[in-house]
Amino acid sequence: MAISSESASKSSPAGRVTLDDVAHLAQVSPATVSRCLNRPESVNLEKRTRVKQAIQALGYVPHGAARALASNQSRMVGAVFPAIDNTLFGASLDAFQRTMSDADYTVIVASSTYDPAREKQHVRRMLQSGIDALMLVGLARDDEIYELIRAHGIPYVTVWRSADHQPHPAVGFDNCAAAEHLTDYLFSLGHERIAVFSGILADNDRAQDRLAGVRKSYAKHGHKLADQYLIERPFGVEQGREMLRLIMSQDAPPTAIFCGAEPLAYGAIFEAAAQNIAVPGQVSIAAFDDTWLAAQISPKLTTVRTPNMEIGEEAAKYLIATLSGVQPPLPRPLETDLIIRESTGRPPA
Amino acid sequence: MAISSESASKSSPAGRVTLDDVAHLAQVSPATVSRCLNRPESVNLEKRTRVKQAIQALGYVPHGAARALASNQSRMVGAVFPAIDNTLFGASLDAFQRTMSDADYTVIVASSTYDPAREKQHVRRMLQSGIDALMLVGLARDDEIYELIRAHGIPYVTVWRSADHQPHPAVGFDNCAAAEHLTDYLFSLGHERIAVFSGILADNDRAQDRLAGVRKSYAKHGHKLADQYLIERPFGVEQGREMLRLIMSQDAPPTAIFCGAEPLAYGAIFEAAAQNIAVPGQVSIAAFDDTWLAAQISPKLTTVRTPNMEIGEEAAKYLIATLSGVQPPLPRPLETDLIIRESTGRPPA
DNA sequence: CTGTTAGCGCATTCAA
DNA sequence: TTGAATGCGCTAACAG
Repeated sequence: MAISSESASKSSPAGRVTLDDVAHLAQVSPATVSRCLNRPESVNLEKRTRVKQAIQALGYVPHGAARALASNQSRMVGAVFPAIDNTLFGASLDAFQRTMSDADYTVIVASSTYDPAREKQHVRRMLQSGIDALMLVGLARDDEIYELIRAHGIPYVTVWRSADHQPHPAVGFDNCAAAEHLTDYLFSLGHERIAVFSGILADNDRAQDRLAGVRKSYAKHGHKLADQYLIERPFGVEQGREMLRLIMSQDAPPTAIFCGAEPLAYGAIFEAAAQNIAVPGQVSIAAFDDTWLAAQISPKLTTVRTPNMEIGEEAAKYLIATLSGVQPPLPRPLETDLIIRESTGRPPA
Repeated sequence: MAISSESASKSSPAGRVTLDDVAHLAQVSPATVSRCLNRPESVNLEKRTRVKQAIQALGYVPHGAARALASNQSRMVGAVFPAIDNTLFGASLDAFQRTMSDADYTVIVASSTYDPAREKQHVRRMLQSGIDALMLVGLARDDEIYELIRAHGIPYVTVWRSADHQPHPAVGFDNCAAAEHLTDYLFSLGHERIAVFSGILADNDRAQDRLAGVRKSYAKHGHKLADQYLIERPFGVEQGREMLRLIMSQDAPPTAIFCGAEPLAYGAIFEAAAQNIAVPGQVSIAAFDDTWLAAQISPKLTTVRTPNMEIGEEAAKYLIATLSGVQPPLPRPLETDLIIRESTGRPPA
């Protein structure tokens, strides 16, 4: 009997085509159909093709929830970012999603908007949705969240920060060292009054690390970051502009500015242009991220290249490996590069 | 008997705390616990609080898959974008996700990278994951996809394009009209040689619409878009730079350039600066999107503001309404605004 | 308002 | 290699 016709009589009442329907049509047991789906090689070739045909003919699509319930895994993974509307995390998300997709996982995303409460809520919801693994940005958060995750017994990674001595697996880079290096470079140029434009520090360990790096460099050079040289604002160009206005109207304006993230640097550069403040002639500007604009803007931005895509991809790979049983080694810290371009130079005489 | 202690004897073997465990502890039937979760008001206050305490004490988290299986809805929705690593779709995704999250839905995303085959694959996977609704960008795609969706009986929206006479619900704006309007403006300035920098047109109905709008305006003014004035490249700054080089080295270079998306315009502006081509003195540049950079770059970009966030939010609202039983009216086309800034002016004499 | 009874669609024992 | 039986954790009738 040839298998054909989409309207092959379904045994089920009406709605859905189930695995049982396929089994009927293919004249095998439901268990066999299940095997065809999960470990095809364990099924006789003849039956296997019969089942395949039946699936085709009926347009059968497995029911994810039923599968998840029976097998205790959903092939879904979660990812919570502080934001998903910018190219920074966008690149990570994209890479994460693509890598997961290639491994036949589906990804659930959410944005915490840098709010720990929202993050916790999203983690809760995702756990409840039955994710098999989870990606989180940064390490610093309520222990309750980690306990929740552990209670569900699923693997997770934190990203965007390396963590040699941390209890949590981390895919990322050493923000502190990178910031220190960049600041060292500024000192080496002859700067001594280096201001810091930072994102909001509370609940943002990456930003805190970077600030720590600056401080370390300061100390190494026998100086100390003056309070009035540290400004903290949400990430955004407008904030960068505002910060530049504030800092340059001080009695002793800095000769260089370290920006914790690129939008702040762009804002600073645009505002400097608007005010006829020469960059780097009068003030040098350096930042973090190496977004697409960095090399296009004038002056071209000196910045730390941060492995955004790699992070997403490596985090995904780590989780995939863990899920498939192999315990991968803890990911090694990723590299950053200081990219020197035009926005930094010697301090004015 | 006071309810307490996290280690209250669980009836289940070991792993998971189930609804039945809660029922035991609270001395009610499983059904009552279920009701507490889904329609609390239908449960006696006393029992309700007892159940709540038990849930707390046990740290109970409902099992999404089991719920989905029994109730035939997963409270997950899918969204497939052509890309998710830029601020354009990022803003939409963010708004979509936030709106969904507020309505207690979880969102699954994927990027098709402008590839129809990948899109189909993602839709398949999402359907299989059991999404309750789906968001897709644009209308033009294989009918097979629409049939797949219909077979699953779930609601969907298309976005980024309005569709008065289309068979599919759409949340978006009229790309053609907006492009026509922008081109009209260019003509009104005195331009007659207007080039078009477009994204890849194949499989991108938004880009096609915009081109059609330009052509319409051309026709209205008694002209015709010359073939050599139309260049097609993937979206990206580098491509914009390349396109500018190409177009300005022609025998009769255009006096204005219509860019189908902002990255192309930025590239064009940067390249023009590099080549000492005055904008808008020698060539005017206009675009679509009104991304954050548009108002910051020099010259400030004349562009069509496109309701990116609104699209995400309205699409989510439409789906939420549909899912909750009310059949919302088909969304009306969203507004766009022509924002005239500095990058456009009269053609050179 | 509450408890009892049945599955939802599938994966997975275990025998054969 | 295959089939029959069982249960994953929950919701949805239905009675009471």
